[in-house]
Amino acid sequence: MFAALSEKHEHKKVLPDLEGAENGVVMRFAPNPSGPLHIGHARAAALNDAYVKQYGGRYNLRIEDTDPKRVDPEAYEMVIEDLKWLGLGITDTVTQSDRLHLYYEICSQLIGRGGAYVCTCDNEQFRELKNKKIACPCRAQSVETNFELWDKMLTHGFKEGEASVRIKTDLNNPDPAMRDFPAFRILDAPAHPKVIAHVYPLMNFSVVADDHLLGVTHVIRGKDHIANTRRQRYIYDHFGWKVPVYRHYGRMGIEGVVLSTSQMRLGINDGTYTGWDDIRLGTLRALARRGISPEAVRNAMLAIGIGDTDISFSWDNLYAENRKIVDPVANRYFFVHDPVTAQIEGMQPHTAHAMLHPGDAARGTRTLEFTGTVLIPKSEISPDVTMLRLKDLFNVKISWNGSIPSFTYAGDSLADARVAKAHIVQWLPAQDTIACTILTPEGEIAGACEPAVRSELGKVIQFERVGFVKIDAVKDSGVVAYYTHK
RNA sequence: GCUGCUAUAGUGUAGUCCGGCCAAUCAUGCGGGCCUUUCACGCCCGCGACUGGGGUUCGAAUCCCCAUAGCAGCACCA
Repeated sequence: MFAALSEKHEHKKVLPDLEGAENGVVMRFAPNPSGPLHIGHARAAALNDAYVKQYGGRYNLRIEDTDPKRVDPEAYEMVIEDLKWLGLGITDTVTQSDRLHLYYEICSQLIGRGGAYVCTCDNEQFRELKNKKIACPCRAQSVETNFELWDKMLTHGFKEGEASVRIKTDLNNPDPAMRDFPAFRILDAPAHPKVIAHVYPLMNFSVVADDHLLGVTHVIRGKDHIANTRRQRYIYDHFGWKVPVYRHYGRMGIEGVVLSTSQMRLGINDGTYTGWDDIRLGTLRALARRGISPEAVRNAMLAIGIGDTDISFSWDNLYAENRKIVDPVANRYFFVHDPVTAQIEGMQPHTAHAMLHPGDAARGTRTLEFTGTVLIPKSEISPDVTMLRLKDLFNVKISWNGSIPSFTYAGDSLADARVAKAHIVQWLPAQDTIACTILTPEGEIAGACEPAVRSELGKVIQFERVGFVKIDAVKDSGVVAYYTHK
């Protein structure tokens, strides 16, 4: 009977089967080290991870840094940190700039097979020919000539733009993007931060080389790569290599945060954003700072799945996942927004106890000393309010002399408060509070909270009736909290 | 424009391959209620969708065609 009940709760979202995965998989996550990871990356990272966990196998992290223009030296570490935070089962890590020699070697093999040629055409000129489905003169060169030119490329006999390696495809392919696409180019500047080189593979080449070398069996990536998959197939065909199974998921629209690396960098440099973890950004570190748990991110991404339709990312759904994780563990505290001092007549000082968590008495209580004067939220006091219940304390009667309220003890009975439909409000002993600022995407909420909140630095707590927040900083002047969600 | 892909409630998702068991699943959201010294959590009830039009068929969310819409790619970026 209980088994049946609990089964219902163990309903896990199962991803669709991958063809040919029965005996395990080798997958990869292949980011560009141009900045920290954001929610968009999380989808690819989490989906591939989930399949590796589902079928067993290896999970490669492959840093794709073959374009020195798009490499931020600091990003290598940020990517690793972000992935570690996300909690993925990465088993192997490779960096493409360490492997240039492998790509050169494979390129030589491909030239030897007649599958690629060195093209010395002007870029514009080639494009024109390509669009007319006409082979450029270089295409007909002998293998020997190609080897000579390739050697000249590697020994820096060509300057940037003077030569490239192209893959022989099908000039009659209806999609011009498929026709003899480039595989290597020469770049004289900027210098690569990790390696001295001037001949760099293009993504479509290095990806195939690495997927083959690493034994990648399944690839899950965004549909912006569909055309690349088609291009890459030509290389597999030239070698007769086994092609991985691909899945291309649809575009994910994400609103409300900045995702563009260049825009983020600009904003950080000009002081618009405080850093890569500014909560207005969509980076994983920003989510972490706001109190979103990595597990929630993963769950949200798995719920979205690998469908090929375009979707809009729902913050509500992410928040719901996060709430499931955070609600059972977050301690509860009082936060008084826009505090008003109220002197309460008719009651002796005494100590109030409030539970740290309503569902877990074992966690204990906080103590609040009532000495006569309390802070209550301004919004709870208006001339039509004549009674309030201070949570875990007692009832208060409010008498109005014009617009001046006065407060009197009105008994301990919770039942009375219920009958009077009195709001149950947060309060703080006036003599024992600290300032608290809650930062939300919409702005700051200033108020006060219990001093004990200081001990929750770095943790997510719940301010009762306000929402979950993460304590970001504890200073002499008070605490700073980031609003997580309701 | 060219080359492709897709179209289920506000959002995400299951079902589509192999047509009937789908007056369409689950989650989230929203509304109402119960519980509760939180407007949280939990529980209960409700709201809400097969893009449109043709066709095939006894029967279509599911197959075919057309239309419409959206998206991706069309770089010596990844």
